[in-house]
Amino acid sequence: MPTPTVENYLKQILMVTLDENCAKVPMGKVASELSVTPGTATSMVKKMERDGWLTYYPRQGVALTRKGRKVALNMLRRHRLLETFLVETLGFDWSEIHAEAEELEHAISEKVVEKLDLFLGRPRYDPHGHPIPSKGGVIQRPSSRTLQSCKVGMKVKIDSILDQESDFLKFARDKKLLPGKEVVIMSSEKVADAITLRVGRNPPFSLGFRSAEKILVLE
Amino acid sequence: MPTPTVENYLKQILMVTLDENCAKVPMGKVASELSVTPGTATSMVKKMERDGWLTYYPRQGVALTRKGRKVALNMLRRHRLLETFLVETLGFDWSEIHAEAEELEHAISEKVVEKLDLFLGRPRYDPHGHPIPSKGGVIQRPSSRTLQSCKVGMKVKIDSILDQESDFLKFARDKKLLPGKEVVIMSSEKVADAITLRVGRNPPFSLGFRSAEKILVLE
DNA sequence: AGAATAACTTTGACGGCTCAAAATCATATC
DNA sequence: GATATGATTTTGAGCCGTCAAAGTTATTCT
Repeated sequence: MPTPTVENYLKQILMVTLDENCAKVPMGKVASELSVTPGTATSMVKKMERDGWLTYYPRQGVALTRKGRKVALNMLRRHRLLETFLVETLGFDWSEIHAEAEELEHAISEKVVEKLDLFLGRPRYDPHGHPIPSKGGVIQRPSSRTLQSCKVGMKVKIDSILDQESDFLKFARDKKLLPGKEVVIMSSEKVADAITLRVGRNPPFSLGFRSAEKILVLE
Repeated sequence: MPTPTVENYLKQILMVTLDENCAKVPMGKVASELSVTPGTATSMVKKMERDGWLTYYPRQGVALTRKGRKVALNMLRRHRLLETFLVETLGFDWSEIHAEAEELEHAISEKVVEKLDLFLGRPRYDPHGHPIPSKGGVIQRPSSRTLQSCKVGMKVKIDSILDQESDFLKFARDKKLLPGKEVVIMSSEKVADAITLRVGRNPPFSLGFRSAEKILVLE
């Protein structure tokens, strides 16, 4: 059985893997992702290899084993189900739930996860729009969709920009609206025909539906 | 800020205090209550005294400080609210929730406790019939009531037996139905005029409403 | 009182997780 | 190719919570 700390390492490593689509996660990333010093990450990772959670390629990075991936997916499932619960049932705002779920995901038992899933109506997406892994550990691969089609609160990753107009491209670069960046949908008003979003920690700005249609994102 | 372990010590010590109505909880009790060796309890308690959670009277026992009692009451509140949630909302049976709540009570934030309380309609009692401390840390003192008036699922403590008939008293002694014992109400059928209960881990047995009326319990 | 027993405390050790700082290795640069 | 820069690993240390086992103090029993 993994300790809560191991669960955290596993989940975080999985998320980077999913995010960057790369096989090995470098140690620096592991350390920063978990907010520990590089030395801590190294020693922790060695123990985790000893226990079969991952394979450690010195000076290159780590990759989850099947066993580690299974646990990591389960943590992701718990996290996202809890986030859904906090928003849907308890009425939290989607912006304030991450840390909460982060704590609860280690304390909740498998039985409670199951009941919660049932109670929530077996949701497929969490309030950020991220897919919730199934009980069996299957997660939907992020699919491309247009920015315009995103719902408020979703956190998505820019895939590509279809427009070739240099003016628009310049605007996009200015706003840091670049492939790979994380974007949060702040509002999306049909009547106003505009969608407001925020790239990373930069100030929010708006886009007309016309433009938003030309931006492909990964959910 | 107390660690989860400290929170557990505090809660458990409070529960014994409440239960036995005694000022100092002996170390043996602390150790058994927390399932640790006596030595562990001693060293832990010393650290807790150092941090102001309780006062330690060597070879006599411990008593919570005001600061410790405050945290302990809060833990009790969390525990009982969570038990209520698990039964009322997720549909667990009252017999299987204790361990679940025990884990969750340390992971849940004050904000979530508050929302949960609201969502549950600010309940006063948990599924076992135990009073839930208020946000401010006020707990209703257990009040005497007749066994007959208890609801299914309640866990109460025998206060006294009013009947003086030696036959009944003998029966009661036989069934371990004695003052101080914990009793769980298994069923209570108005039509059948009978109530089934279980004392500690002994086999359950039934009592007619007539007899149940003559037994005073503390909730 | 004296002995046996029960309750409690001390001691030494360990595993988990963490840090700071020094040492090493890899890479990019000139 | 030599060197500077950045990433990674090693080393030594500390805190938390725990145990086993040995030592101490109280209590109870005859």
